[in-house]
Amino acid sequence: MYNPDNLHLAMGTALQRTIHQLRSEDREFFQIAISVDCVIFGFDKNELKVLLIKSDLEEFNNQWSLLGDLVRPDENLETASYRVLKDRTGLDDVYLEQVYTFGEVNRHPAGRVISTAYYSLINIKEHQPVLTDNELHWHPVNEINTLAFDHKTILDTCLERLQSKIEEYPIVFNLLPEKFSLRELQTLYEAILGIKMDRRNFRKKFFLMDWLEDMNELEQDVPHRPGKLYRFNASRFSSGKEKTPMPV
Amino acid sequence: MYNPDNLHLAMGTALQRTIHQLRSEDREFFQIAISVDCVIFGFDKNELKVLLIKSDLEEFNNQWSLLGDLVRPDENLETASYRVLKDRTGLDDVYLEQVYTFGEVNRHPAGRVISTAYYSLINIKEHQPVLTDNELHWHPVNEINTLAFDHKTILDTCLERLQSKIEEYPIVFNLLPEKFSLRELQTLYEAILGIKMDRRNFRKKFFLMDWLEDMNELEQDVPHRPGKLYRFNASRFSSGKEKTPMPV
DNA sequence: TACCAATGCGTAGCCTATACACAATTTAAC
DNA sequence: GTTAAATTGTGTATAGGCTACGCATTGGTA
Repeated sequence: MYNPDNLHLAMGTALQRTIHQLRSEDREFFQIAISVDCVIFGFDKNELKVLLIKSDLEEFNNQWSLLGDLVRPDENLETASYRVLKDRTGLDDVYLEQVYTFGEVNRHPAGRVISTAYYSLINIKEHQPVLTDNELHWHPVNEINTLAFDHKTILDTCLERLQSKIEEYPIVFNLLPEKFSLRELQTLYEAILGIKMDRRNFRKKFFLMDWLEDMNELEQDVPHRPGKLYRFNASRFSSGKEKTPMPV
Repeated sequence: MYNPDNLHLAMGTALQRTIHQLRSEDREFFQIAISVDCVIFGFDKNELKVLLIKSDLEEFNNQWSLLGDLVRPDENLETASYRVLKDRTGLDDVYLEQVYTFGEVNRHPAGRVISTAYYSLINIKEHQPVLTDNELHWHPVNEINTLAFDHKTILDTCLERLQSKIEEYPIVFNLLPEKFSLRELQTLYEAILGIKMDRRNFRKKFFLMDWLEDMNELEQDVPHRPGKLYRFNASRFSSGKEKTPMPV
């Protein structure tokens, strides 16, 4: 598999030497660790939340941090993200998207660690087991002011990406149970975008986009007139490049 | 500066150990090299071009590849990109944007190399010196079918990012000389997006956005009625989050 | 001087986003 | 049971922006 001794290749002058002309003397470069950090989003009680873990690093005593791990030499970057998710949430089939790589020299107190940030969307209700792990906790995104390391920056970056992404692609459904009401869907959009939307225009928009399939069922246990339940019908999303601007 | 011996930290079980609990035994993880690859875009003769270098790696004989280099242990990721640009083009003050990190295990034949891709926009006319280096060459983006490594994928990813970026932010000006005509500007948008636009609507749009400053000069040496010259006036771009949809 | 090619400017129509009104349905309270 | 409260479900009117064009103007060229 991985073998540093494969690094004997054509040479060049120091200036001309590029990554494509690695020599075995270049092992000095293998002094950077790479990690993945996962911003795991969930939606509960009308709030967008993120799964955090208590940092036990002295420098960041009592601060929360994102879930992450070092990338192993024999695993893909994305594989590492899935592994973190699987280990921490038990969930397998989740939406995952790479966002940005943070590579400041001093971002990690333990040494040079470059970290690639992913965010993932999970249905929080399928995920109660994690709450038994008292190191882990769901935090409302709005109430997070500081995190360990540069994780607040990472969180902000991922949230921005999520915001722009949902305005074009039908990915929010990953945050909802299979069946949901239009109100839940709208509240979710509002929570992510941080804005209020008009109920009637929102409804109109979604039916026009034809993403929803009527389940012919009604909400249960609501203290008012129950709404219809729908589910996302991926087949109606012609995965072409058409945009799907959301109401503002 | 960097010192692997700082890595003595709190421990946990194998499963619970995260990036935030690095131990010195974790040195096995420092077996991954990280590099940057730069997609350097230019605009010349009505075509979008990219600066490539001849790969002298045996596996990729006679194939072209992007400009890149390993990241040094004591330099930021972005700093490494600027360094590559400076070394290769001599240009300092360029537009640079990180796009994506490619981390497949087998993407580089010499070993495990993870690469973060950046694209940059430069004014090709300020950049003739590079042509004396016969390893480097500008290639029309449209005519590139294969590149060494996974560089074709990287190029495609960066082009897509550029396409979506210019529909919201005024960055194309980095590809043009200080003074330019509306025709040049439109041709550039068309070259990047790969579409034809209506000349009159394009004009209307741009004047409405109020980005352009009339230089009260005319084009020279054109075999037809010369157009006015403009320059980009950044101060008119209120850097708020307003979008600036382009005509299609 | 006539012709050509591109610039510069204006208008009409369509499509979509937005703002807003009202009836229907279910629960909860009295 | 009757009523009030809350929310769902449906429709319409208006404004603004994008799109598709028409046409005169300007400079270069033969």
